[in-house]
Amino acid sequence: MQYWLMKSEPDEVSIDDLEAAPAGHFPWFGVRNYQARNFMRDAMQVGDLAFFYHSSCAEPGIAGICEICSEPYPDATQFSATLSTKADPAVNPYFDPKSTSENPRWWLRDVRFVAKSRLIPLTDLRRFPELANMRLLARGNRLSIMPVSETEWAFITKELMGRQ
DNA sequence: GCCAACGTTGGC
DNA sequence: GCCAACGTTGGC
Repeated sequence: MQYWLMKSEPDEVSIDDLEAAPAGHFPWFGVRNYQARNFMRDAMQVGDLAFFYHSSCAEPGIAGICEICSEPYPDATQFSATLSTKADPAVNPYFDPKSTSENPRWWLRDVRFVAKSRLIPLTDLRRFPELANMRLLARGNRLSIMPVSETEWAFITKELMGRQ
């Protein structure tokens, strides 16, 4: 059992979207970074828990918890140049011309809604010495999927999510 | 919109 | 395999 943090831009996919998804789960599409992909494809296990993090928005921070609920499979958005998106129905920003169905580059897993929390802002996370070594807080960190240690997970869920 | 930091690409 | 140029991320 491992813990993770997964970033999403809430304008595209928010914790509320996950909660409202049919059956409460959907594929974590759009990862186009090898390190993040490897975490998702190779290191995650069904049943692992992850913080759902809202990035590139007015108030970046942890918004809830989700659970890894599938084995890895190819991200369908890499294959079609014309797949529509919310932002621009004519262009698929996730298309990868170098990827083929025989040899897909980008893999994903399904995530299932577990809980929504109060939003725990990034600026708050930085205040706690218990979280000083969080990968999320490391200088220049840009990974969209990263591991969270068991002690960091426990601190955030018990000390920060516990009290509303 | 700015820009620091990082990842990727591609020429050599 | 090096590394400069370029593109992207993401907080502010």
